Amino acid sequence: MPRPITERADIVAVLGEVFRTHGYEGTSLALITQATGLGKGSLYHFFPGGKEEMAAAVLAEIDGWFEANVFTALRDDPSAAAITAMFDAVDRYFHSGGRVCLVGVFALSDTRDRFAQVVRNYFAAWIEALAAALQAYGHAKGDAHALAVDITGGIQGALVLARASDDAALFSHALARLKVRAIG
Amino acid sequence: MPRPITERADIVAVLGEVFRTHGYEGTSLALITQATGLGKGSLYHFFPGGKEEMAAAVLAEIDGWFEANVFTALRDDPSAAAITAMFDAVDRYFHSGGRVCLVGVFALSDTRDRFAQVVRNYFAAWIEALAAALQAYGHAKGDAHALAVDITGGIQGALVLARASDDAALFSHALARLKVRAIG
DNA sequence: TTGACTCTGTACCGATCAGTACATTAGTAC
DNA sequence: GTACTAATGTACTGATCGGTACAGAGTCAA
Repeated sequence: MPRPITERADIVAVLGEVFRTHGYEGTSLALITQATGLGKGSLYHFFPGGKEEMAAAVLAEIDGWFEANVFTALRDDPSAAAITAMFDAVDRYFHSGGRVCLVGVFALSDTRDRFAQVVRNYFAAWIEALAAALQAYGHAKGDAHALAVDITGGIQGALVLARASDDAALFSHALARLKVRAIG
Repeated sequence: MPRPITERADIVAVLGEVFRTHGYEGTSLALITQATGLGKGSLYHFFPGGKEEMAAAVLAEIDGWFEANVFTALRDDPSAAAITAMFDAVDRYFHSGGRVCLVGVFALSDTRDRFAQVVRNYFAAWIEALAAALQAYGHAKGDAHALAVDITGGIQGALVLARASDDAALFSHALARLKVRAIG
């Protein structure tokens, strides 16, 4: 079947969930084949760089999503509405605590070194965009940056706790408290 | 050399750093052999259960350390001094942001399922002990628990951000802000 | 109808995986 | 010295790892 039944974007989405679940090292080509239904032939046709290129494609997709759905809005319209929209988007993206942050997963192990720049940029962009919005909202400059770090870190930490305790609600509650700190 | 040159505790400490660096799946027996200087013969003599028992031993050691150095103090003497001591111990333990939380690493991938109870208990015990201390300090009951979750999660998130941005100072700064929220 | 191109399955590669078997060594107890 | 045990190195197992080679199948334009 030569014609693309599945779009590359669909494959990347599935790849993302596999990497999220098993981490980079824990994700084998056998698992990928099973999850995507694609054999090695197809996989290496779409991603000649193998597993590393697959993970890079997933990271690029994540980066693009956050850029389009979160960061840009914060930068273009730094308002309380934009900050609220960010929290809503984050809650939706992480399935209210049932889904984990792949960038965070990669950041914690030595997988970070393989994708150092993307990992660094993801959080840097988030913090910067959020800090600008918080400042525009009324927070003092230094406070706004510190608060942006607290919120970004708070989201990551809440994901860890939610998964550790198998209690997704913990995430939504933590998110609500972070929102209060941001815009009252 | 039959007599134990290295104590089991020393081996576990090294194992901890290996698992921290590479994650559970990323840690191979070859890496362990290299880091500990112990061959498979010795390794399986001390840990007949193999890799899983090694990781379990590390988790038990971590649990014991926090129980002895953090949780007990919070429970026995719920004071501002105990809370301050906790922040100091945490800063020391995580090498001021240069070291990652193994329980957090395990929690994020499907390695969690292998050690579900230990992972769950670790954070539950922390949050509970801290919440009690915060309440004794003067926070309202509900607020104390939420704040304990925020602080515990904030620590985990700060570790993620510190490692992602390769900026350990970020961790210490975040820790200082969390301390202010706890005891002003 | 032909040739080029995209996509796929299969067979295979050497390397590495976790784990086992076992003989050997060094020390202790007597 | 002898018997016992803890500790170790080496060699090995079958399975799986990521990756490659390649032939075939389907689709298209000419």
